[in-house]
Amino acid sequence: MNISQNPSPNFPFFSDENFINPFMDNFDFTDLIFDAGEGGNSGFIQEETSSPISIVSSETFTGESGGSGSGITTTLSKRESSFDCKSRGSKDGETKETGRRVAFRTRSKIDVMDDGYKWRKYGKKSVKNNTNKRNYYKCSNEGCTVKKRVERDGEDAAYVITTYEGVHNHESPSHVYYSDMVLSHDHDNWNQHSLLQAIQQISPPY
DNA sequence: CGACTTTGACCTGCGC
DNA sequence: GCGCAGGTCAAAGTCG
Repeated sequence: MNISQNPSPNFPFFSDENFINPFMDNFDFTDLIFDAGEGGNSGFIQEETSSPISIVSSETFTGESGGSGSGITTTLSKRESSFDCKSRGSKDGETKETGRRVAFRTRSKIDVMDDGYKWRKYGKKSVKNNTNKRNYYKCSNEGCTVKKRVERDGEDAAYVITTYEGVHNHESPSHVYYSDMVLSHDHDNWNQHSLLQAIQQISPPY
């Protein structure tokens, strides 16, 4: 059940061709909710909006290679705007920004996508307006404080909302491999490519 | 035996 | 100030 326990953490659809077809059948990179965080524009998608987070539909995004602000901006629901909340629960009352925050919604039968990093689950919580539980993960790499939240969309359980918070301070085991794949395979499915780009925004290449 | 998940309790911020 | 909701902790259980 737990993909993050995969001894060879990787995106299934990039790590093993045997996984590509079955997984893609279940996968639809639908919305990217992007927050550049304190570092400002990271060059991926940045739009002028009252909210620091934007949702850009993959249709527009993929059509505008490099998306320069002409994407569809959606007003976030109250629930989604909570992504911008500062970290709570700091024992010393310290308010801390953990850095970049990237959230995206995918249509997937798989709850937790293996993104190439090793995650350790530290919490599970039922949230308001969502009958499904929200799962909390931390990057299990020593010294890495990146967190991930995974929940089923309360309005459409076919969608999974994944939120990454922070920047990995280490290399993804799959990073090099993925780069090779992008160069050597002319993927028609830009959704996959877009997702990886999004994730790599919080995992700068080494 | 170590790494991981589960789950209830606890903490904190926010709105009323 | 109080209650609610979200986020985190940590002990116990599970698994390989």
